[in-house]
Amino acid sequence: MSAEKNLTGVRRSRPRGTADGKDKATARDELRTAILAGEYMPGERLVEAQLIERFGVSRFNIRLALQDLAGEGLVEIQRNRGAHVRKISLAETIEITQVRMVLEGLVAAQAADRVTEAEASELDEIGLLMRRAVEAGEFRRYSDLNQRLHGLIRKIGAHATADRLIGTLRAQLARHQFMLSLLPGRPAVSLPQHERIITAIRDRDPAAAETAMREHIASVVEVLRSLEDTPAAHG
Amino acid sequence: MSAEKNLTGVRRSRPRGTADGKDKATARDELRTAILAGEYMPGERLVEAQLIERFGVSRFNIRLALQDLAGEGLVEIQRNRGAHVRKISLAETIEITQVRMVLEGLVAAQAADRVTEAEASELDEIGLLMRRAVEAGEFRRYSDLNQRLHGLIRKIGAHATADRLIGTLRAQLARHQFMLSLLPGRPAVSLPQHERIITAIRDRDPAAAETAMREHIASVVEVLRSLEDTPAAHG
DNA sequence: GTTCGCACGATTGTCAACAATCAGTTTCCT
DNA sequence: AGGAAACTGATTGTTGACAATCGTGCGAAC
Repeated sequence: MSAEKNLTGVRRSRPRGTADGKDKATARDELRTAILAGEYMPGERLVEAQLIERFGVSRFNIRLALQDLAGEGLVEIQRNRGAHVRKISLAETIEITQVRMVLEGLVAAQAADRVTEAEASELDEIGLLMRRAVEAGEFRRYSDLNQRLHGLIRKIGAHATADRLIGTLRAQLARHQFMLSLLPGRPAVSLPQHERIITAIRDRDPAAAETAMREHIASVVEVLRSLEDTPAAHG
Repeated sequence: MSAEKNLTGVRRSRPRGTADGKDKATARDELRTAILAGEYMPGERLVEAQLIERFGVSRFNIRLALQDLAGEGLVEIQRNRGAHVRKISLAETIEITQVRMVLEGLVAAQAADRVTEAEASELDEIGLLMRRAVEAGEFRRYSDLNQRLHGLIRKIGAHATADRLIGTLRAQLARHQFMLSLLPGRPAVSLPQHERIITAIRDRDPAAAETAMREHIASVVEVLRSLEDTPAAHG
């Protein structure tokens, strides 16, 4: 048998399949998940040694992961001072949401151009579930459906460049995002907006889809602006 | 005398500012400039050893610089295969330009909200110079003014988040950008578009400013779409 | 009691050697 | 000859050690 041809190498761990680097990528993803889950609070220091211990990755890869997350705007690296979870001000939250508004508007318009019958049905179904969730007062479920709807629209729009940017922007807002949908009266306002978006895309009306999406997110911006005067809302 | 005092309080050679001390940031900036200047063609391999020799920076910093530029979408790093200048397809160029369209539209709208008298005059002046440049057939000058106009609008709009994204997107298109403004008949088409943008901002009309900016860049998208059928336009 | 300077510990930045991997070529067997 | 396994040179990935830097606590001078 040719068992011996193997003995020169230590076991090569076969970088399986799609193989983006294993270590750096996993470290980055796990750290991002941890930050988004709130395990590290904004402003908190990310000490390399601690991350090494927690994720079991070499310092080199931890460093690369931090570098990547800095590029995504999730952490901030100051020379000789290490990495912190980036703190995002309310003003910046508004800016980011504005950018999301125009990007998701673009994607919605393109989705209206490309939507198939099957996808239209899926949209309708989500719309129905949303209505039921609101009527039943299931806000958490509504929030999930909200994400699913936006995700489906992004899938239909198939705009890789916009998708990537929206993804990083959403990540930056992950914490605030959650807060918003729980504001009193919010679902009652946003449900009809969502339904308008769905209708426009189903009707293959790009302009209407973009307008509806923008109005929807613009109303979020308005809520954020109203918070600018009530500074207690930060925590 | 007390010579030993010196060894702790050693004078830092203050690599602080823009001294010739080559670090990661300078390496990154110089490499980016080189790529944008066309010294490395799309798809060309960026061998670390060569970059070390060219920029006189350690491999470590070269590596970090490449990593950064990968984050900006200028180079692509494949594991164990090194870094290449990222090739941007025509389809992707269209996507990027679409994103630029909505982002610069957003910035233009905000610029119309915030423009001061002095800035309005500056806009008018650029508009005048543009008209003269077109009439005189000075296309290169027109192209420069074009960039200056868009830059001024970004400055007036003061939308940090959108600005940053627009910057990286523009960098990705740097090569094509240049080509576009030299297409026959392009200035004649874009000049009135620019003038409409300027007028709308000067009149403090955000909606009109956004519309004008979007129409302007949409026409660029149309040109790009028309190229999709004439594959010879790639080189 | 306060302030300034200074050494110290903790943490990050950098480097050079080592290991792994890839692309191209050679060799060997059929 | 033809194709696959195996070498070779070049290039990239990773590790551990070392240097630079920052924040802090102690002590001396006033």
